[in-house]
Amino acid sequence: MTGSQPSRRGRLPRAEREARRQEIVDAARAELVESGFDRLTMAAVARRAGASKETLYAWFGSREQLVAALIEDNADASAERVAALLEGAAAGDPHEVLTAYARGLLELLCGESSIALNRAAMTSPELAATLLAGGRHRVGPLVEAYLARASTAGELDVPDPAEWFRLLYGLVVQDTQIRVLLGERPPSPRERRRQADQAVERFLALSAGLG
Amino acid sequence: MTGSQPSRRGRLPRAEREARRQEIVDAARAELVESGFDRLTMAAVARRAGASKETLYAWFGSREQLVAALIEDNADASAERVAALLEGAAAGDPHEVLTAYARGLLELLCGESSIALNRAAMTSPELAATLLAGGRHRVGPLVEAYLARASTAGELDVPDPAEWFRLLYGLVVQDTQIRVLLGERPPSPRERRRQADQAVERFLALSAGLG
DNA sequence: TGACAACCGTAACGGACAGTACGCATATTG
DNA sequence: CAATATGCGTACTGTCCGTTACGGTTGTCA
Repeated sequence: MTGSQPSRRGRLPRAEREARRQEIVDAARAELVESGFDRLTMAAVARRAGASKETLYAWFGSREQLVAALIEDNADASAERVAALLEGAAAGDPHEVLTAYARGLLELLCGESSIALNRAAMTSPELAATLLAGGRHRVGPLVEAYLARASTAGELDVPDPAEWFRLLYGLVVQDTQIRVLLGERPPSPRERRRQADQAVERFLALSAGLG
Repeated sequence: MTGSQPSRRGRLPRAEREARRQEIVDAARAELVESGFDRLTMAAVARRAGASKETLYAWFGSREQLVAALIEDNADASAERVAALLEGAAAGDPHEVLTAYARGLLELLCGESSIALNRAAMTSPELAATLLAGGRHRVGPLVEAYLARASTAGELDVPDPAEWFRLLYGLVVQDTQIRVLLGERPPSPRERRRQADQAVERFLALSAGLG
């Protein structure tokens, strides 16, 4: 899969460097998913990526920084998806927008990459800070801003966007995240959709029924 | 603190063996909280407990089994508290019972022991299984049974106890657990109480308002 | 085309630490 | 008071792995 038409030796053409970097990141992510952070070895990543350890250190600095790069890579992807959803559909029906967000959140948290990266982050304060900065602390405000907008537009009634974002999170995720982090099988896609949809129903019911 | 009036050498009196074991477990927990699982060394535990590494291996078998013993120790304590609360106060007002449970849950999850043990469990399938067996899979049914009892007694209206337990969990915990596991400062006791109480209000509102 | 730079493969260095072995000290047991 | 079973302290062994170093190769760039 990882394109190797040229013989991967010698200096890299400028145009390929970006793609090469992504190949290495992907290899590292695959190793992390398979082995977990504490069993992740630089040798295994190098072998899988068809790279040398020296290149890994030249590009990423250290084992921990390599994993930090993985985290940022993942965070960028998911934050952009959320931003596109919430900003693009600013005029959409909150019920639909929130449902789409809730489904995506549950999807994300049940993905093997998120699981592996969250586990890894818990073993190192630096990685944890990186994950929070790229995840929760970046996506949270987007959702809060959306809730605030929908609220002033009269489509919703949430007095405190920050608090209601946390409520939404709890309704959607429940104990799913901690359970999958502890190794339980994630709910099926069907189950996930049901869980997300029901969470939004409850969220809107609470929003409507109680100041 | 760790009682050392006798000079801790030679064969142990039978009566002291139990207490000695607890001392070692406590020392291990303290080390785990300070250093985390991957930096937890048997030498450090031995030093802190005033024991020898050989004794650690004789009593617990391996590093991983030592941590498993910690997990079981913690799980026993918390499961007994929940059982006492729910069985003892079977006739109490559900509002009060659930509030007490919710406060205790949040308290537990924010405690440094729980945080350290949950982090540790995520690095090893065996430890994770131990934690789930002693925690979630032991306490969950207790709460579900309580909800079922309260429901048949007409004090509550929860058609599916298992699902409503998960809902309660989500309302109480929200994103608190994942954030403290990632190193954020836990909410203050005041904040925790407010969060727990509000969760119960919402739980009861949903229970009353929606089949 | 001729430096030069970056990359791969392999090997070597060094530290950390789980687990084991051993000698001495102390309590139990008879 | 022997004889024995533990338990402490220390030193040792083996292994794993992050990190660095080196030689050979292939592409870029002037």
